[in-house]
Amino acid sequence: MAIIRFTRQRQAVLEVLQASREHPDAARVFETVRETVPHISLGTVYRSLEALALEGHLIRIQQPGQATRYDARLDGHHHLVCDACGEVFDVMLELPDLKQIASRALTGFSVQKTQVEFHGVCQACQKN
Amino acid sequence: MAIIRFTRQRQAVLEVLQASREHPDAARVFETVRETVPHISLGTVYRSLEALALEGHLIRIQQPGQATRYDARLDGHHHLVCDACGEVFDVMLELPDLKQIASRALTGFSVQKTQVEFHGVCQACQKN
DNA sequence: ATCGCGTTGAAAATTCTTGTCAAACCTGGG
DNA sequence: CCCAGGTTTGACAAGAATTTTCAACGCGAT
Repeated sequence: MAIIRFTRQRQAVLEVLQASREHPDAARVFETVRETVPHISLGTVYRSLEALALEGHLIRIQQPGQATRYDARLDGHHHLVCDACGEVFDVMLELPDLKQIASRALTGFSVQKTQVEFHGVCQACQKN
Repeated sequence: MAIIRFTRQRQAVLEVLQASREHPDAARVFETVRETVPHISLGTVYRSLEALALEGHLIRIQQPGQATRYDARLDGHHHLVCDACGEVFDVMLELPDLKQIASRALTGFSVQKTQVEFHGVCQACQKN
């Protein structure tokens, strides 16, 4: 079984994500991480993101036709996705404890995370 | 401005999805639709799915490393995603009206749909 | 029937993501 | 301190999903 190590590269990837509010994709993370770890490769960024997601340090936001985006600010905020332009906005919002509701109703499936996405049209796109 | 037409192909794609409980991906939809519309192309299936999603007739389920899957049974059910095997299960579950909660809290963003995903490990995978 | 415009088929192209593999790196044990 | 085992990295190739392209087609309105 693979023991996941917390290497310099992974630390750097995580730091970039934690410092960002823009839900960057792998390519953008790559650009930014290069400033602190110049010879890191894109493959490593992908593998780091994968490892960090497995460890629960970040979540993925996926939109059709777009690269997967990542978010490491795990502070109970949720996402507004604009179906027109694809932009993702954060929204701080207290929601009922869905995980608990689900866990109670389910047998044989252990719920670890709950992800809520609100889809709609953002202000800018509404004007078109 | 593009007027979306409801063509034979799109109708067929939608019917396949409505008849399926398996959350098929585009390739699988393609296979099945071919039985009724033999000359349909994969590109058209993708375009149809895209058009239908825009119209709100179906939702997308995306998993890293997997093709996008589609679901046209919009009957208030939610999804359990197994992070181990990637399988997606339906769960009928009464949840609080998140859309209303969000709408009240938001200004400038019109919420059209709310998508809830429960991530965890399914029964089969728990045994490993 | 004809015009206009969205749509289709077919295939190429693009883009994102993963796989491969040798070299480098850790970490614990001797 | 040095070695052995396994993990990770970098570089690049490979793979797969999805989009783009473009000529031909279909449908609705005139």
